[in-house]
Amino acid sequence: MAATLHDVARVAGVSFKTVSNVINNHPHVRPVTRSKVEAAIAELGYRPNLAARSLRSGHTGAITLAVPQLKLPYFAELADAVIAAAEARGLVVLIEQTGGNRERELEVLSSPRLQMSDGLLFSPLGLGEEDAALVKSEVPMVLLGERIFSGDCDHVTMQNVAAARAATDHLLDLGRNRIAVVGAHDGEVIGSAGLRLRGYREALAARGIAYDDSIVAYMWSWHRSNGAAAMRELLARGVTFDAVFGMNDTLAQGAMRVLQQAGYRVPEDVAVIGFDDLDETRYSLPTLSTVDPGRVEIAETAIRVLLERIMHPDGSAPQEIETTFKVVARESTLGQATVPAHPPSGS
Amino acid sequence: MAATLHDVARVAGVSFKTVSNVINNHPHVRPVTRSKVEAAIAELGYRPNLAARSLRSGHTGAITLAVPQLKLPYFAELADAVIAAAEARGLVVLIEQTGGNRERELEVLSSPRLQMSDGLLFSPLGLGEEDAALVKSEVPMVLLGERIFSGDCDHVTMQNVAAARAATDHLLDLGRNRIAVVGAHDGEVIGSAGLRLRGYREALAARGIAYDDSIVAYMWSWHRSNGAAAMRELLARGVTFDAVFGMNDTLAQGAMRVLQQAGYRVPEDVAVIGFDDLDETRYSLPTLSTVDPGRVEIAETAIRVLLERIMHPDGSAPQEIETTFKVVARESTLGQATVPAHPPSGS
DNA sequence: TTGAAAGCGCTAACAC
DNA sequence: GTGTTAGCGCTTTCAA
Repeated sequence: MAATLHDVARVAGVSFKTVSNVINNHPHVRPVTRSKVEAAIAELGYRPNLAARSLRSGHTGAITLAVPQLKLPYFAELADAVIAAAEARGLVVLIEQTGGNRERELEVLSSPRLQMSDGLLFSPLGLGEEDAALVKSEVPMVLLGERIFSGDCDHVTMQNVAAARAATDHLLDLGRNRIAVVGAHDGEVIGSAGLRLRGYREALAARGIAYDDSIVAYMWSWHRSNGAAAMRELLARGVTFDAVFGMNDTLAQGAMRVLQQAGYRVPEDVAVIGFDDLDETRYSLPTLSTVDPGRVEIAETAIRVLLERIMHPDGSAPQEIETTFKVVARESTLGQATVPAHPPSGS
Repeated sequence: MAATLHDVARVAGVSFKTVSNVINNHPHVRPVTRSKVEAAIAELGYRPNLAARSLRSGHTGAITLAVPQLKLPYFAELADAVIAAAEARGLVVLIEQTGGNRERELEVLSSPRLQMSDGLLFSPLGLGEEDAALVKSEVPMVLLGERIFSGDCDHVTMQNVAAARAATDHLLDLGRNRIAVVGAHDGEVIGSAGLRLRGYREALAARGIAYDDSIVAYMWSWHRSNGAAAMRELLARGVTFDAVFGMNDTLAQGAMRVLQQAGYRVPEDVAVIGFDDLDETRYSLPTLSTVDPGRVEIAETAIRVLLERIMHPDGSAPQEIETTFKVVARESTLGQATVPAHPPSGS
């Protein structure tokens, strides 16, 4: 059995409250007493019991992060950033996967397991604006992402419209003005796809370029294969374009691969830009230009806001926070690295 | 304030122990009493307090998973599988990132936060065989991965040697016998790289093919860029090969991209196989042949073994468990899908 | 089949 | 400065 406060107190020859004072850095403890207690703690290898502390204090030192799936690179990197930000404040992160499924998302919101944490970082995918009223939890919550904007809780999101507009501007600045889009969601207004498409259209409009729906590829899933399929389809249709805006990096990579496979040079024939700044975009060939939507900032801000809310549940009104983004121009728009031409002469 | 057992008892007109009995499905409760209690629970929206329950029962219903970084695709997919397997048994997963750093890994092993969970799934990267004695924790632990084999705790690992041998055999069966390796670690004997290289050598030896160190690319980091760089280097050296075995999928993808960029057809000129069966291998062009090392099985087995250890801390002797693997042959070795040749005629 | 009582290890008033 | 005293909400003997 592990040592308790009482054991330490007995060994140190003080009352167990004094031990508690030492542990919690209470000011009024005589140095002599303190060191006696510390010696006893070391001797017994005492560790405070976290369950007891939670029961008493009402908080756990953990937060929950609910995301669709960790195997989707965007969410893996988001989780990575959230865990790092939480760790910096001494919090552990408990992860729930919803599969982007509406039912599971609602389930997580009312799960008793939320009690194991002091607050929730919730990134819905199945739930939408129409479900805003259902998005309530027994612990303080910060909403992430672009599915729900009208909830009455704190919300941290990226500047989808402005960032997409900047990405489009980057292509336009390079002299491309037939910019295909890969990954639009038909009829969506809010949500990543809807907002990003809006940014794209704004950029075109600002330069007096007509929007051409024939170079916009619609789809409902954002896997790499969808980007590839969409590009095959665009090529098959014989439409004209000199650039591609992938609504996320994965789509852009898929589209880029098909372009290259079909014999087009990136960026000489077709420039490609993505969205998300996933780690892998740094390593593709050519490296992928993209938009860094401020993922680390999202994580840090979300944690900060959540902690404030945990400490002051009835503090200020819910905030809507947008992170800063930046266009990351790499080889897929600016020009690519050269590759040695020696033949392997095998086979 | 949330309702407690006492509140429920008062409303139901029974003692609070009876309520506890109902909640824990104790057998001897009269149906009438049970439904009265259930009504009261529903009326008050009662949720058992998990902290109190942990304090009393000594277990938390959570487990900790410690991995290097979630932004590394392999660990993201491992975490995904672990969370899914844990969820199926009603457990939550708490994630610690070690950065693959030896100090941080030791820190996690002795972290008080481990107490928030009933057990640890530990995937070290910085610690090695020589540290086996340090790998101890206050909670039951299952070791994952190929860094440490001599610890005295349960260990779940993939069949690195056999799987690498099978991957090599797959290439040999296709008539390739100049198989370059990307990702060897110089001098490593155990560890993923060391073991997989051994499998490769065994496969060659079994067919009487001499091992040629000049087509083995060494490196210490396994990012996509390293695979690309290694392939550039191999091409620049002008060595002869007709296939590539990437020690993991990321390396293989990087190498494959450089090959294609340099004008080689995959698999016609050079066949490529990876290792890990990451999700993305299904979506590359061509799709990447690889080895499924049994990630889902690793996750499920690890959880099962950990739970056994939690329930019977002094049960049987520590087990060493290897999962089943299988070669997943895709286009990068068998032949690739065709791509429409219509020109975008842009720019 | 149900109830009473004890106590898990800790924090926080409040007294000394 | 240090000690005493109550609980936090639950599970678990044990008795009725």
